[in-house]
Amino acid sequence: MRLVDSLRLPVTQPFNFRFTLWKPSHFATELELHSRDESWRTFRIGSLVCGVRMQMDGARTLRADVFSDASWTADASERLASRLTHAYGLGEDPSGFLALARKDSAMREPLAALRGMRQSCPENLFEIAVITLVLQNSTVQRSTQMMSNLLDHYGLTVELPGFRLKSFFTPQDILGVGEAVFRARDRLGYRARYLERFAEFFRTHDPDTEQPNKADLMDEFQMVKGVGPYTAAVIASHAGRDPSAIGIDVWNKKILAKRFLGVEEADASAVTAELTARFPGYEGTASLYAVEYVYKDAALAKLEEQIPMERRALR
DNA sequence: ATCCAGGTTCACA
DNA sequence: TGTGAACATGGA
Repeated sequence: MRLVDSLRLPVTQPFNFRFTLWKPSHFATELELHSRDESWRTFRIGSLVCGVRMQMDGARTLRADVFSDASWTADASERLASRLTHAYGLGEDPSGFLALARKDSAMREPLAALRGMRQSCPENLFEIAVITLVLQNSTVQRSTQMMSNLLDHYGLTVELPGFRLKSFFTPQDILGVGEAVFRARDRLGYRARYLERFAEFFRTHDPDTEQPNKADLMDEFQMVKGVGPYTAAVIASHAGRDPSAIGIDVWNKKILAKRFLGVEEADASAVTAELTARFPGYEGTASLYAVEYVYKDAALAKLEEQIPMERRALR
């Protein structure tokens, strides 16, 4: 892969590059690599694949250098620009959430530490659905293992200057693999039954252009086996960028109960009711800040450790 | 060993 | 509508 394109994307203020493109709480995949002021990530644009280096060019412009091969086109360039703008909410106005959050003392520290952070979803609809599938009822370690297996077996390897990343697979890439193989080879457990159903759904619904905030699409997607309320809410919140949507699970429920109710455990209904009372319309954004704040310092230390190695690799 | 993970399905009140 | 067991796997 060689440098084929360079995009300049405008961003509204305030914008936190580091905690928007890299989320401290997310489990690591080999799809991306981050240092203090740069992020690398692969994308599938239709059948094309590319690696993108992203960094700020001043406070108001995100620069994206694209590495791909001779098949890269002007159309792909436009689609990538649109994908990145949507993935990181570059054009969003954060003032609605900020007005509520500034008045809430429980939000003071997260807001200060993560100022300008936005929801991020570099994945398209199919990809984020796969991520939530491997998250279901499993430890982060096992999610990481399942994801790594899938990327190794069905994704591509992208050669970048001095290092390599993996790319996601497309729905077509896994059609016909079969439940038995997903179970035995990829260690998906009972999730093996569901993965191919996901691919079938997105064979007829373009995961790059369908709008997940359309209620009928999400209703239809929830008919797919393996897609329940949690998965649907994560997609609405992440890919759909609905600031009010929130997927409650056993993990964030504990974090939210502690920060907003001051208790170790609480029912999901009590947590969501509290969030709605305090951040109406922005429950998901409030949750995002609360969760990332818990992980920020420990994860940042790990990121710092990686920098010397990455710097060598990137030369 | 036994429990349980960043859930969902299915059966049965 | 609501509750509870079963579901694969692997680490604690």
